[in-house]
Amino acid sequence: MDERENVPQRPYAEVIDRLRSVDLRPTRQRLALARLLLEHGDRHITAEQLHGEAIDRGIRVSLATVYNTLHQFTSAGLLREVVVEAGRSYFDTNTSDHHHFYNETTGDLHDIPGSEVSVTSLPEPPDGSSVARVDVIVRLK
Amino acid sequence: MDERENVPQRPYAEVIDRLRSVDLRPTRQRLALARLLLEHGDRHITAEQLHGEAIDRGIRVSLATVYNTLHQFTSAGLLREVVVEAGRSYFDTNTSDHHHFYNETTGDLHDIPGSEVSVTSLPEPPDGSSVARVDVIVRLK
DNA sequence: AAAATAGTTTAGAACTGTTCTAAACTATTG
DNA sequence: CAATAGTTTAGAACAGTTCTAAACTATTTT
Repeated sequence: MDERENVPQRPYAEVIDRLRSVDLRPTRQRLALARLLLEHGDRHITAEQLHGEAIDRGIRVSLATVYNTLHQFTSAGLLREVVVEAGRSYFDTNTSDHHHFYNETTGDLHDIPGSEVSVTSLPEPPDGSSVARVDVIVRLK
Repeated sequence: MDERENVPQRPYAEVIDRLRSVDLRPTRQRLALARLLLEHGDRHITAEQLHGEAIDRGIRVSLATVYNTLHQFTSAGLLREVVVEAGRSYFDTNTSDHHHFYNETTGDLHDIPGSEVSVTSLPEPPDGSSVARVDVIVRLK
């Protein structure tokens, strides 16, 4: 481990800046959750799973805060909500254009890069509406 | 209205046969729900909405039976379950190949014929799994 | 660097949609 | 028409999520 004084000096700096840029105060809870979420590659996680993981790591945070934080991060564009089954929301740390494989037996959720799926949506959206997003879920068994 | 005796003689016959063919006894409740669901064109409805509609029409049926029936009809291929938002399941009377427009503001759910959407799913499904279904949800705002 | 303020966290209650339970009931079979 | 197998039901239970209002913490003001 590198012990030069400038290395561990601002370990949260990037996350702090990111939160500030979306007008969220960098509280202890948000920082800890942001690191769990954003510093471990692409993840698909539910609120309860994230809460459990935080508690396991000794992070004191309530389930309510986990829910609040996930929604705030989603509004801020740091996360994306994925709905594949009723009664459970997944939050996806990959906010780039992509779709999903969902294994209905195991519950596994995996990304499909946007470039690997082409959707030709011929019909016009009804009346005054516009397309917000196109979700493709490839359900596996 | 035509009053010839052979017209109202077997009004439920088609639905009864359909239920029998999937090994479901044609009970009063199933018949009534089947007619509400299947004799009014393509519908997207939740269990609670269907229960409310049944009650409004004077059909005595419990919410538990509505849930049971919707799941049985779905297993039998008479309905299809559509998940577009967490915490609520829609049941779709259109079981043919198609996709959906979902207006996130109004909650409106509309069919897109399968022929009007082309999905080129390049990646192979992981390991031993196979594709059960591809759902395309065009989210509107 | 306090005090004031605005925003955040929290435990627990409340709520929503759904599933379960086991007793009563109904369709079908013998 | 009795036996049986399947169905319905009210209400309890449950899972995931949201709400509440009091305590707390970060930021701004003085």
